[in-house]
Amino acid sequence: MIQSLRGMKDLLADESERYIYFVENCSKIAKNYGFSYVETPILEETALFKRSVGESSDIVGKEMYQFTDKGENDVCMRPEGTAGVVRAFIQKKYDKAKVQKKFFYYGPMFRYERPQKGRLREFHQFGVESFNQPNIKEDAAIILMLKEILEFFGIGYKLELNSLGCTACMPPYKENLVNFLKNEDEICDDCKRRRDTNPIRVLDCKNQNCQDIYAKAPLLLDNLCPTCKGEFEQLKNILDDFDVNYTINPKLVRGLDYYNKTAFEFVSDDIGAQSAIAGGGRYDKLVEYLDGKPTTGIGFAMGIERLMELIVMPKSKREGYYVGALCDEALDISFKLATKMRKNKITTLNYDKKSLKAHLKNADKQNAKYCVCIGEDELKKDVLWIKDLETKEEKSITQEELLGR
RNA sequence: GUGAGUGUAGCUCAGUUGGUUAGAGCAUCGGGUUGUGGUUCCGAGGGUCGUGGGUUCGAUUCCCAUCAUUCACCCCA
Repeated sequence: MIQSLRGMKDLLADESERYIYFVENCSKIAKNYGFSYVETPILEETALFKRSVGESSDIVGKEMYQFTDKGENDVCMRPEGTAGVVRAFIQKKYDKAKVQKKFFYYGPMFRYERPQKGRLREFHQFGVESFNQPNIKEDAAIILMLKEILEFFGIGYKLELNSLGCTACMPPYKENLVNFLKNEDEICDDCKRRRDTNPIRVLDCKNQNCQDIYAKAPLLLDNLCPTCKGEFEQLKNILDDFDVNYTINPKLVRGLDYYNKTAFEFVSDDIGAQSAIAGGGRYDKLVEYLDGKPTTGIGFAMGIERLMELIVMPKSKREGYYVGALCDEALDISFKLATKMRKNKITTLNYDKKSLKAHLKNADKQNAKYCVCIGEDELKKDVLWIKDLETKEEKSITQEELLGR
């Protein structure tokens, strides 16, 4: 038997319904905030991710589905959504037009990792990106929108917040941190590697021994430039105004290299070790990294699979019609009837002659609201028997009456 | 990439201290005399006990390998 590849799952039945429900309602909320849908290709040039996400990140370093296509191009399946949207923004020359743009997207992402709870090789993200809106209020708006989405679905969360600074305050801080790390030989091998490639990521290390050492490390939050510091204060004030609960986590470092200033992460305690349900932040230099004109950006992405099991679905109601025949003569007639009904009604047809009892059972199981049956009696009088499965009311009506309902 | 756990019916799982026809619940299908569901009662079908090898008179059970899967590390959404 051929089965799906490791870490790749089919989406069907209950799950596909949840997926559609989730994506539709997220889209609705995003549109209210002025975002419009964008869809970018799943396959992109590998260089796009190397230059945006960063070669020092694990995502690019060891998790990409990368290969050479038949035209000898170095390509890969997108491991995240932001890079593609930024590329599209630049390609459309929106950077030169200096226009504000807000996009939302959703779809599959691919990372070659060892699967576990909440971590698939093909997974889905819903995300948004807002370009050319440097105002800190946009940061707040995006966090408020994310909060609204999670609350809509009844999902509990905790919000962690940090500022990663800008080109004015980050470089001196980084130097500061590297100097601190040089004197620490007890840190783990991973951290020693990070010290050279991407020093701020050591703060994120899960190793307890390292964390004990970093308790004394300098924090960027204490070394922000006046602008960043002021904006961060503003952001906190707005969130306080809107009763958003958050905790400041000065060691929150996003795993993608392009972030600066505002960085945030929504986490859940209810879904296992992979607890990050959404993450995002500002990336004011990314458009330039990808050869665009200076354009600020901010966005977030949510892991749909991680959220799916937390979603409280509205309970499904009975809907539609079930059509069945009670005698052989009615089989063709019921097929014609069902075909007409399907112009404007949800209709399931049973192709076999069955007892009334069997049809009612089927109709009930399929959660239909009405059960329509045709038997000898109905054929004689040229009518249909219909029963409302909720009210139990039943009557005979003509085809025209049914089709006109 | 590292570690641990699990593979028995469509699903959830029992079970065999190694022995002849491997069980249950749910699901499916049929029936409980005339055409009435979601709650009942009766019955039926469905398994080469993940795959390959080894030990043994005999393996679904013990051993090894392999594949799949789950969880955790790591990483991140």
